Amino acid sequence: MQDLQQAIDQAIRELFNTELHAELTRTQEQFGDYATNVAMQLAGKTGQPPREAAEALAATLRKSLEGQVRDITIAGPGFINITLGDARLAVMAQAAPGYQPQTFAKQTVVTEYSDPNPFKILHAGHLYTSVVGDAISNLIAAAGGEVHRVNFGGDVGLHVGKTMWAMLQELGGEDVDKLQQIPAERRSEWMAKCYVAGTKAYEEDETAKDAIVTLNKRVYQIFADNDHESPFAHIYWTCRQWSYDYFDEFYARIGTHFEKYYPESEVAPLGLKTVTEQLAKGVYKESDNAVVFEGEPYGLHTRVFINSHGLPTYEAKDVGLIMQKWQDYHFDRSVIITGNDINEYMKVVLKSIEQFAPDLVARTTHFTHGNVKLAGGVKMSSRKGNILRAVDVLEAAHDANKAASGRDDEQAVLGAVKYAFLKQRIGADLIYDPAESVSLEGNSGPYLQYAHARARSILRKAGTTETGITDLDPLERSLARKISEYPEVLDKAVAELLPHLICTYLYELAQAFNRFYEHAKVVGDPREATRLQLVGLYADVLRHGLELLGIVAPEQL
RNA sequence: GCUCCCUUAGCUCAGCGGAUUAGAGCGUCUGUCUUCGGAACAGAAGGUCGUAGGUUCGAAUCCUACAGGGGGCACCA
Repeated sequence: MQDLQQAIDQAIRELFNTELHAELTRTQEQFGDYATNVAMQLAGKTGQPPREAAEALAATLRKSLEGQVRDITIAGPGFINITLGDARLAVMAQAAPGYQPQTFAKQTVVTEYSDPNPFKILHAGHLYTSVVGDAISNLIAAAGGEVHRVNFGGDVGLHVGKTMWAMLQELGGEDVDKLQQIPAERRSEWMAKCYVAGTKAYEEDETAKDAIVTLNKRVYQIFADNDHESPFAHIYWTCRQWSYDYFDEFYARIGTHFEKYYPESEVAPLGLKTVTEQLAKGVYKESDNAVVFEGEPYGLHTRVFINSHGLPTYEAKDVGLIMQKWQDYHFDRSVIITGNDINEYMKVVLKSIEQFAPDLVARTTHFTHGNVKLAGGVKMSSRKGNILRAVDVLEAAHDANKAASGRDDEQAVLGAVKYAFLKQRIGADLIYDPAESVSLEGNSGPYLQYAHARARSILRKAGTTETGITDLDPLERSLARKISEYPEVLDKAVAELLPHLICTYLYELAQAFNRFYEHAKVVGDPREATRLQLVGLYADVLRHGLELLGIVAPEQL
C-alpha cells in the first residue's frame, strides 16, 4: 500500500509540481480496492477542476503502476479508484497473517490496568478494564513493544480503615485466631461484606467514623513501624494477602497476568516525598493545613494531595506511582486504563506532575472506559453494596451459554464475554447482554470461534498443499481482498490502541469467508490448491486477531 | 452554579471530513440450496444521524448555542 501512495505522491509532484500526500482508503468492492480524494485537494490548491486533475493523475498512474494495477477509474466529484491486479492482491493476502507492525519497536511500554483495591471485591468494571487492558497490551506487544503489565491497588487508605473497622466488629476485637477460622472459600466474600458494613457505618455513625479514621492512621503506622507482630498488624497482613490470592486466582481464570503489583503503601512514601519537594518549589500549595494543587489556571479544579493529617491522599499516591514506574522502567510510553469517573481527577494529577516532570506526562496516555451495566439497567457501586461482581458477569454468561448450547465451556464463555466487551469502542458505558454475548449467531465471540474451528476442519480434511497463488477467480478474489486488509486494520488498531477495530474486521472477514464458502467448493474442486491456501490464510488471520483480543481460537469444537 | 463526556434504525453498536441507497448484529417478514461443520447465503421493512444555526466544493463526522442523559467539582478512591 505504501508503494501505491508513493507512486501517487510522485505523480502529483511531476504533474502539479507540488507536495501533497495521498491518503489511500479502502473502498467498497464495487468501486475497486483503494480510493483517494487527492484530486479534490489538488483542485483546492491549483484551481483546476477536480475531475481534470483526477484524469491526469489516473493517466500517469496507469503507466507507473503497470502490472500492479488492473484498473484505475474516476468517479463522482473526482475520486480515483484503484483496482489491484490479482497477483498483487494474492501477494498481499499471503503476507497478511505474518504481518508485524513496527509502531512500538524497541520501545518499553508500561501498561497499568485493572487496579483493584485489596479489602474490596472485584466487580464487573474490573473485569471490563482487565479485558480491555489485556487486549491493548497485546496490541502493543504485537507491534514490537516490550510490554510490562502492572497493577495498582489501595492496600492503605480510608477504605481499608472501613473494612478493618467492620472486621474487628465481626471478630469482637483483634482476635487473630477467630480470623483464621474463616474458611478459604469464604474469605473474599467476608471481606466484601465488611467493607460494605464499614462504609455504611462511616456515613451514618459519627462514633464509628472517628474510629475508622483512627484505624486508617493505625494502618499507615503499621508501615511506618514495619509492624508484623501486633494482632492488628497480623490481621491487616493476613487479609491483604487473602485479597491478593483472590485477585491472582481471578486473573488466572480470565487469562491475564501482571508482572508487577504496586500496592499503594509502596508508592505512598515516594508520592509524599515528591509532593513535599514540589511544595517547596511552589508547584503544590498549602491550604487549610492540606497540600493542594490548584487546577483552576489550567481549566481544572483544585485537589488535595496531602490531607490535613499529613497523610497522602490518592492523588499523592498516584504521583508516587508514576514516579515509581519511571524509576523501574524508564518507559517510552506509559498507558493507564481506568474507568472514566476518574477522568477529571487524572487530569489534575497529570497536570501537577507536568509542572516538574513534563517528559513523563508527555509519554503517558490515560484511556478511560465507561461502566458495565447489565442489559435491563442494573448499575453498580461497590460503596453501596448492590454491586455487579466480576464473577456475576461470568456466571450469567455461563448460564446463558448452557441455555443456548447445552454445554458448559469456559473458553467459549470467556471468548463471549471478552468479545462482547471489546467489540465496542472504548469510552462509553457498556450494556452487557449475557444471552447475546454467548449467541452462536451474529457478531459474537462464539461465532468467530466457530468460524475458526470450521476453517481448521476443512484444512484437516484436505491435508496441506503449498503451491503459491497465481490467479484468482471472482469468489476467491473477494476473500483475498478482505484478508489483505488485515495489516492495515492492525496498523490502525495499534496506532490508536483501539481493539474494537480488530473485532469489526474479524467479523467482516468471517462474513466474507461465509460468502465465499457458500458458493465455492474447496475440497475436490479443480481450484482446490488455491482455495485451500485462502482458507488457511483466513484461518491464520482469524486466529491471530482473536489471540490479540485474548480469545482462544479453538481447532475444533 | 462551573466543568467534562454522551445523544446514529424497535434494541445494542460501527462509521468520526468525502461519493449513487448512512452500515452491522439482534428482533420482524420473505426467499435459496437434499448443507466440503447451515452456527450459512440472498432479500425486505425500519433512520430528516437529539434540535437550531455556522464553517466547507462537500458535514453523522468540525465550530457555536440549546435540549435530554451521565460523570466530576478539597482533605474518598
